[in-house]
Amino acid sequence: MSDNESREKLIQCARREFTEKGFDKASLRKIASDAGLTTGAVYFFFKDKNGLFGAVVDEALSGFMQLLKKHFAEEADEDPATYVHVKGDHDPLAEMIVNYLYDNYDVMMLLFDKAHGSRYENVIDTIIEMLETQYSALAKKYAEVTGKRVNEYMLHYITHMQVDAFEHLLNHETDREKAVEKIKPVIDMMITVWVGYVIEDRDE
Amino acid sequence: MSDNESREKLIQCARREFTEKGFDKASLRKIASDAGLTTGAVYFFFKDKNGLFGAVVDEALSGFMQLLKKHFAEEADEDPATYVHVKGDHDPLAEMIVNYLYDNYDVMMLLFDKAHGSRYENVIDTIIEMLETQYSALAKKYAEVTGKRVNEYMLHYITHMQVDAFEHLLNHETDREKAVEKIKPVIDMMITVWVGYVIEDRDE
Amino acid sequence: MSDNESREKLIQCARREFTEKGFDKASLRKIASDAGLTTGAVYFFFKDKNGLFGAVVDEALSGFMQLLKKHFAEEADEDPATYVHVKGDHDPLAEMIVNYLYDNYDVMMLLFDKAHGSRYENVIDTIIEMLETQYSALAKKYAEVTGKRVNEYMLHYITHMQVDAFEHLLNHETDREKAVEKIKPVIDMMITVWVGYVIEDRDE
Amino acid sequence: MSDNESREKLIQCARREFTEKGFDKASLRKIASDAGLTTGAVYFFFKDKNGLFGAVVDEALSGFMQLLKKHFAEEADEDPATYVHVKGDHDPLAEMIVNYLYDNYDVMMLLFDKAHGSRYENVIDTIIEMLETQYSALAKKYAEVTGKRVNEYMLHYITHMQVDAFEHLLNHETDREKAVEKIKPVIDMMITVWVGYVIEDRDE
DNA sequence: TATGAATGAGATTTCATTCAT
DNA sequence: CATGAATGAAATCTCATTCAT
Repeated sequence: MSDNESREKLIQCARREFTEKGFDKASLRKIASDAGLTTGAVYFFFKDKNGLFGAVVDEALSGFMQLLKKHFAEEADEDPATYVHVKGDHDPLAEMIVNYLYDNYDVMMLLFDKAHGSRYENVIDTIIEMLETQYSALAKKYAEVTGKRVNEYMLHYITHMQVDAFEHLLNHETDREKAVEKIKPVIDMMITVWVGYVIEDRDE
Repeated sequence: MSDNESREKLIQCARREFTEKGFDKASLRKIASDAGLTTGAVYFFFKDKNGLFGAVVDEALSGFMQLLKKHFAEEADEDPATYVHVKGDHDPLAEMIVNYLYDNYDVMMLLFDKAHGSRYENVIDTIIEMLETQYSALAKKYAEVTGKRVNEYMLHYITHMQVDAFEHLLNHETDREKAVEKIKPVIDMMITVWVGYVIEDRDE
Repeated sequence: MSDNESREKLIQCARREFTEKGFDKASLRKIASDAGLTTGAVYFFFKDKNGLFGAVVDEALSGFMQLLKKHFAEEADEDPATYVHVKGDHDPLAEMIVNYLYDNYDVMMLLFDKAHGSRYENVIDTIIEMLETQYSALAKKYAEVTGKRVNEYMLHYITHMQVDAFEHLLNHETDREKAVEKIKPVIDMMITVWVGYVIEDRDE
Repeated sequence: MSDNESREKLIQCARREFTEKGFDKASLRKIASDAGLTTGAVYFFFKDKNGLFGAVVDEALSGFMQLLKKHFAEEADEDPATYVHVKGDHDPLAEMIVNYLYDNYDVMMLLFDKAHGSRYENVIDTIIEMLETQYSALAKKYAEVTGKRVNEYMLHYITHMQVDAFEHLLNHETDREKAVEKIKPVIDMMITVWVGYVIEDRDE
């Protein structure tokens, strides 16, 4: 077998096996033999089990991270003094994210639910941390302008909720169109909460 | 060693091992030898690995389920026509739950975070389902009275988030007093969301 | 199979395999299957490969160490001021050591030549260090009395030579009686060297 | 890369890897990749792992053998009837050998300590055998002249010890100058032993 | 002059589970 | 009430070597 045929086949069989059993219980033997190869071959193409998992997952993951970062670059330009939440104003963003998620359905499920034991097992925490850092800056700006203050725990929890919202969606709705419609009110709700609970009155 | 002594020791050592390594990676050999016994003894007292896990976990779990059910029996008696959300009105409930959780800290952590691979790995989903059933009935009553309608997906998601809120708390705050204070605004927020987003206007 | 039968069989097969292939290349699979058992059984009886090697070797080794220590306890009582080397005066000691070595022929060969990769791979260095410590004290006493000084490097090297002498004997002479006769002049020679080269004139 | 360039690089990287891990545990993959090549390349330039080890080692080894042989050609010309051991009379020889050893430090270490598993694992025995043959002839001449006899076992053992002396030196003294000074009394001592114990009185 | 792909055999270790005693 | 012995299956990983191109 030449070119990248074997490598691709390995990745493809790995995706299936990881999806079925999760990182820990996935068997390299099975992956290899499904691909018509031996375990040794896996170690020719990849450093180890984690390396193989990475090959399945890396591209989609870094794409996702970039998507989130790009969004924040834009959001950071907004003026908190004049921003007023209008229902539906974040729909395009929600749609973008949902679309990305469903374009990479298998892999995102892998990362969210099946990565336990792998070097990616804390990927969600990483995402949350990144978001939180950005949100925290945003919140401070907003609090300053409005003379209110930031509830840091609520901020952290809401960030968590937000990420969970997408993970939850992926797990419960396979149809992309329906997913988009379902997530919209959730995002709206979240922004309301953001404005009302993350930014709280000083006397509370 | 008398009957109960060994059994209790086994359970106690199992709790430690499961907590450290999670269900899957916990070693029965180690549990047994920590307890000064052999693996065979485990199979005398318990059916298998899952059975041992159950012995560690069952009591606290069913207590928790009953706590939730009792709460709902009371809540169901409320008249949705006259209920108005007042900040802090659910604080006693939140406190009860948090107290229960922290009274059974180790075991609840086990159930929430370390049960992967065991017969309890979906215990959170079970709890969510139960809550959802109850919430759904409540929501329908409320919607009927107010002439609005129920957003079922939002209901499901919020229920999920509510359970997550407690799991999250357990993971991030070891001090019980602080935990109580932290969860209160979260619960308030949730009820607001409930009233405003789970029960939505008909024309949405 | 009951009692210690299996354990003993395992040790016996391990001795053969280690002797044939050395620690590193010895195969646990082969040892187990030679003993009519599975590899798992090895791990029931022993901690790991090193543990099994230890089971083969430990008793004879610690006996040897004790033999050497006992000898030194006696030697240390000698008065260096009055000691004069007489040919053959160390024959009984030599004989004792040779006898011990040949009583434990297989195991001593294992330790001296086949332990590479195991936790015993430096056992000879350990022996040399122990001897050197004792010899060094002896030499200082002797040097003080005679007004000469100790050549530390020569001391170290001679100690090494001495240990090698026995290792060499084991490797080249299988007959115990002949071994005893061969080692005697070597020991005599060594003591001469000791007196003449380890303890050297101050102006050298 | 030109023919010799790759070959040389391979040899150089092999020297490092063999030195670090010993023959057995050295990895051809690593050697090749350190050299910027693939394992296949190793098999283009060398027959196999042993062949590569040989390429690292052969030149210095045969140089060493020739050095020893040349020395003996000279020594054999001496007249045993008139030879009297004078302290320091072998210093130039010792210096020559030490110099050669330290000029080829890495490779000699490889041969003495790291060749286990390779076709050179008995190289020291080969050297000893060669020396022994020569020494035996010398000893017989000397014994004849003096009317004494040869203790063959002592001869063998001393030859062994002599080789060990150099191996030991290499292992314990990295500084060449100091090494020269340390080996001199050892060589003196050895000749004394030679004259007094290898050649022994008939009635012993 | 090399590469890249792949094999096939092997290594040690770990584990839940069983069962006669 | 519990032990002690053992299985059998699986796991990841490493390696020297081969060979078509």
